[in-house]
Amino acid sequence: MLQSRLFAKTRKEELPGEMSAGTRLLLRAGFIDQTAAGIYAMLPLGLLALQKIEKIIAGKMDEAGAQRILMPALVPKKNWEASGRWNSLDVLYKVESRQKTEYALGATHEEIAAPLVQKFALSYKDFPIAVYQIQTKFRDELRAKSGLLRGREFLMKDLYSFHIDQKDCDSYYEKIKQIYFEIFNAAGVGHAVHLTLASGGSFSKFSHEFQAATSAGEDTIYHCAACGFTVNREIKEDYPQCPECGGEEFSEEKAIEVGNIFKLGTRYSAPFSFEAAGQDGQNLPVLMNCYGIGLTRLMGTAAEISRDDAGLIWPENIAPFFAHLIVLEAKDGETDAKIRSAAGKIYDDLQKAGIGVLYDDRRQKSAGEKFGDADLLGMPRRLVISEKTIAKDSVEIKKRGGKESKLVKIKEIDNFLKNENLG
RNA sequence: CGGGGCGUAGUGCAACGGCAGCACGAGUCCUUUGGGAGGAUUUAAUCCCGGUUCAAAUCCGGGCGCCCCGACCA
Repeated sequence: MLQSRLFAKTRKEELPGEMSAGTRLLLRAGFIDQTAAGIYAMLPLGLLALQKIEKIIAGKMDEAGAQRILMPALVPKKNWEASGRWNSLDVLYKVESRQKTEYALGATHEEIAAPLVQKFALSYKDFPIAVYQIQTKFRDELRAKSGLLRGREFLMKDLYSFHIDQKDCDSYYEKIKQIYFEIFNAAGVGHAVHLTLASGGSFSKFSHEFQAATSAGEDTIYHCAACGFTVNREIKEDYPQCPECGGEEFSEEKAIEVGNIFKLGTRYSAPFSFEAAGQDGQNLPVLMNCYGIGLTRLMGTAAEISRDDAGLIWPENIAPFFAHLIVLEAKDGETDAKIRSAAGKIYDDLQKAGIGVLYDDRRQKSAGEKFGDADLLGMPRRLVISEKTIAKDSVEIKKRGGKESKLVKIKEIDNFLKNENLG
């Protein structure tokens, strides 16, 4: 992508300090734009990062044998009434309609997923079934806050699994628990994520949350000093002792809930009389689990935990582009043309080699401004080509967040980027 | 939903009840080019409704909006 054509510009000035630091950086860097409280537009770079996250998650869901679908966002009142949530789920945006039928915008999709799968899953032979979607969710939060971390509209991956025996149900739950860690590791935030025992809310006694530790988080979690077991504050008072090892010392930390998994039992299958024929002809109750990851929240979390004073530092797998190629203008027109020509070729070659490149081809911008933008935008590698480096047929390569930079021959860039580790 | 703060050029801020100003940005021209360059010039604003007043960005009432703390959080 040519930076000269990127319509979303960066801002040099710090934003007022009342928002979370990661949110300020995403806004300054032009990744997102606020439309209203808790409602954000994804700008080109932000969308690219979000798509990288989506790709990671979808790939892992596919690996887990889940089938991707897309459920409607407009959910009829009767579905919510079947589960009793039309009145109890207070975050529902209820939609006015000219028709008699009433709707609510999807805040979660148990009420769609259960009757949908029910239509096709009639026999024990059809189970287990896992379906997932990546879709915008709508929740009328009393207080939206911290940018992408708690919005009224956000992108979520929700997976629903259906089983006819408890053992299978439990083992799939454990499988997804592991896969969630693989997802957070791939997204570059795994080091901060703690599996946390939490309340099941209206669903079940317990659930498991994936909590990313950062001071910007709105949840408080407690780590057992002896064994590391983590519980959410909401159930901490029920456990003066660690439920795992009996330890009594805990350390406290703020965290962002980036994922949550629940065993639902028959909570959402029973209201729809979702049962399946068993081997002996008797109907069996269908057990259901649900598993969520907030994609936009995960993006906000990455911005929150991976940054420095100068800007964002994107984990490689979710960076909009791996490389940020910067051309510095030379005063001599002939040299300048030579530099630009070389830069253009590098840009093309890297893309052909499958390396994403943001090319800062802007004219009339000082070196300082370009470097400042590169730090702010936070692509993993910065490549500088200038009068200085072209004289040696080289570019200067630096890792974002690292200290050293290296001169690399133009011919060797591709190889260097794929193999070399910079400090 | 309770509490607090704020609402002025595109952005960030200023202005005693009395001519709305500064910085950044953006446009044009010239000079510059390895950590956010310089000069000249131009551009552009008081959230909405009502009230008090000779006079309101400023005071009062109401509304709307944004941020923060708390409560809430499938």
